[in-house]
Amino acid sequence: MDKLILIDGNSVIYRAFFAMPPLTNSSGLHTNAVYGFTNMMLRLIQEQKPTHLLVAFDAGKQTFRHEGYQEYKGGREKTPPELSEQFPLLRELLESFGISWFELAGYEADDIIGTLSRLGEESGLEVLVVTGDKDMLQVVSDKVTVALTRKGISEVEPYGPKEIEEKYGLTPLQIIDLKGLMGDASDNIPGVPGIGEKTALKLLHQFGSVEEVLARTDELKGKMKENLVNHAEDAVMSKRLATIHREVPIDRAWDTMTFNGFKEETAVPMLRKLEFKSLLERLNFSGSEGDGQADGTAAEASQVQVDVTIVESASLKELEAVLPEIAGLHVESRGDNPHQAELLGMVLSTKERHFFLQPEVLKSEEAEAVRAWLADEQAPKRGYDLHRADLTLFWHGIPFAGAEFDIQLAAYLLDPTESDQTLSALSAKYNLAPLPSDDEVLGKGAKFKVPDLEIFSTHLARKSAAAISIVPEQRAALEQNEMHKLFYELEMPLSRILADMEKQGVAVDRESLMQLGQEFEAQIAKLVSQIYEIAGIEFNLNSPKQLGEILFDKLGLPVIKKTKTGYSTDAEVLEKLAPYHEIVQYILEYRQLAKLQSTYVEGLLKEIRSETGKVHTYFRQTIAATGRLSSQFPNLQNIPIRMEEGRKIRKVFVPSEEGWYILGADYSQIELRVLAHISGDKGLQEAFLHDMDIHTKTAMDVFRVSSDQVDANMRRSAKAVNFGIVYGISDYGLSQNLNITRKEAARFIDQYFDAFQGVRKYMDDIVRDAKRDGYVKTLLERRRYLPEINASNFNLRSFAERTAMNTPIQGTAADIIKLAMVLMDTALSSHGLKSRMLLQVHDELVFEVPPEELELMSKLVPETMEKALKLSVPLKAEVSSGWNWYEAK
DNA sequence: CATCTCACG
DNA sequence: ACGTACGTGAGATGT
Repeated sequence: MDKLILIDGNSVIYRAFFAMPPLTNSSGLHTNAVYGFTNMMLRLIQEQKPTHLLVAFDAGKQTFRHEGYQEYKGGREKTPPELSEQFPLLRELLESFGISWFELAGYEADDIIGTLSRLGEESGLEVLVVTGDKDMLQVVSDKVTVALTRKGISEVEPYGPKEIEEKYGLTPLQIIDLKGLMGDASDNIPGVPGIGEKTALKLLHQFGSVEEVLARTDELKGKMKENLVNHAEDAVMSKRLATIHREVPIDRAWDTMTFNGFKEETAVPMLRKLEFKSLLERLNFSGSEGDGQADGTAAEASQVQVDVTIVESASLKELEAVLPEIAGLHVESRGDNPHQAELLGMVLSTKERHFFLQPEVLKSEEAEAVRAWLADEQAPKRGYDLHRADLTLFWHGIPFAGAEFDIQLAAYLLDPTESDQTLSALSAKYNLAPLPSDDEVLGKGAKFKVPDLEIFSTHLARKSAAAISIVPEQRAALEQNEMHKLFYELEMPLSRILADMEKQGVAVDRESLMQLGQEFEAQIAKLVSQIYEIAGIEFNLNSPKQLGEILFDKLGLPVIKKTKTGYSTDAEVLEKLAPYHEIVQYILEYRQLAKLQSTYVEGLLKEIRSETGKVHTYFRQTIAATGRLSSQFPNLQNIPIRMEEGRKIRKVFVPSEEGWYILGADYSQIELRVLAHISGDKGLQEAFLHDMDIHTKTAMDVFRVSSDQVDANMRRSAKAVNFGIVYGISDYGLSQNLNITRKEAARFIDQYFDAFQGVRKYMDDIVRDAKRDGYVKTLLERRRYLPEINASNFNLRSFAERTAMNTPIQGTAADIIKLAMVLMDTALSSHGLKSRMLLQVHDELVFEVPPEELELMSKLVPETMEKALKLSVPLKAEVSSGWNWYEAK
């Protein structure tokens, strides 16, 4: 049967733009959106083999929808210029390929597609619509399928009537009613306030349509009923706006949309001009041409075929024979916390074959040689998230060593802000055969189920195969970005060090923690009864909503700040309310203690492993956009220290061996020292060369006074300014922090920049460079892309500008402490020390140390930290030790 | 599952 | 005029 594909050009190119990293050809032309679009379109053609193909575009600003509702699509951000310039490029590319496109004044691409899909269906064609817009689901029928782009655009998810029923419990036409009730912020369609997707679906399941809901509001109650009654007209109008017009006067015959391969003679020059080398190669246009296979349908895009052997005692020998040829592996586990994950299986792969091992086989006596290979530091391992693999295997008694290339870690360095780090997403990014996601094969949440061995082993083999294909691509990309040193000499070695620290764990004194909990409990109980008594009513103190009602409605305190759902009751607000009513102080104290109790006492107790009496945090190396680590299960990077009450929590973190010490060392002012170095500001450098109190020095220069004239308040202000500088300063942010007016804050900043002109120049330069390059980098070449740096939307742009100022500072500081960790790890083993590195808290390292090494370590640790990287100003680390983490201050 | 609040650097 | 300080993780509530 003939098949028609209709692509919503605007929707797809828009998504492509935001899904792809910035990309320009050598003449500076932005091409990322066109690349993403083309890539997706080619894949689609290969998979679907359409006989007819058309790309529809929106034309003009005004459409018939604006006639009834002028605000339609109002409040939308302006299209970024980097994208606008790609529209003509895309049209040119389509023409060069011989693919037809269409637009019509007054109509949106939606309506053109709606009409053509109806006409196609009526002419007996099978129709596939491709868009990122869920609204389009309303045109689905037995003959019309809508494929929605997913995370990024390289994957699409097809919807027929069955899928819509399964996902929403609705018919295609009811999608219009759904939008009528929900509205759509991006198109400025109001809908009914307070009704989101969940509520709208409930209503439609009960009543069937917007009209029926509105006619029967008497069957409803509460706020929802009120909203529906008051906004009935909005709902009806929203539904009308969301309805796709399927009677657009289009005068085009089907044969203008036929597709039977590309016009090579024009497509190739176009692809060359855009410098889409990988696409040229993929289409076989680059090498020997004219073999007649270059019609875009030659390659099968179906899932990759893998040769899998499910290893049993007998086939173990076969595997042993090829261990030296293992090119990649994949370890599968269940559970977020790798310290308690269940091991589900492992695949070891050569370039041709995949060997699947079930946990029992891997642990069996016969598999000794395989385990020896896994533990062999000299046998290089390549795969996805080897850090997690290491931990999972460790807790199942299987040592792992020799991680050489982790593709998750490489992907993070290549783009640390990419939210989808899955192997499926990486496969798509590198144009590999589509890899089904874990969610698809294994199910997610409660539906998680390990499938039949056949399916499961094939899935893992495909993952391993994908990893093997991705490695060389990433090696080249790292080289290209000059990040190979960062990767091979810093991040890869660090991942092993982190795993060691995590396995070691930190001992927690369970009894002391429980006793601390009892003390908190007593104080909390007292506070609660005092608060109830003063309020004259019992309520849920943990509910900001109920608390707000008490403070603002019942007691009539002034409203300082609102959240989007009601009154704000955060600490900042409560501080301001304290003078008005004695209850507020009690609430503040309650909040503080409740936090300590739930997060730190109860939360920490739950994480103590009974086998070890320790907590084993999981440091993640691929989360923070700046290059910092993060810590989970439990988070040991946010243990209280600022307030004495909370600081006591640190007393329960103790050495794991009798008589040992906890030793902590932290960098002093590392971020400002980094700033002094990269900005080259003479005054700032001078201050650190003389090891001055930096906030006092800042106060002297900003307020133009001598050191003995700096009072506490001036120093406090200077300190806030220094923080602001590091964060990417704004007068608004500083004014909030210091509780002063924006004007006063602006004056401070001005005076600061007058005093530290090198810093001003750095801030100007870094923002300018970021606008030019689309990214910023740290001293060790760590990158962060800033796609919004040229946005026309003030907020987005300002955010990106501050990020451009902050990331090189925070990121370089992260580079430095990571270097120090690698050096310390080496130093500990080369000195043959028993001391162990336990934790990293951004600018601090924590160790446990036997008494005989205390003196040595107290010198070695700060010295090593200070020499981690040579800057134009000295680095300074301060050390202290004690019986527990509290004492090590 | 989103929102608010709060702990850390 | 615009209206946020940078980077994280976790617990509790309420829809």
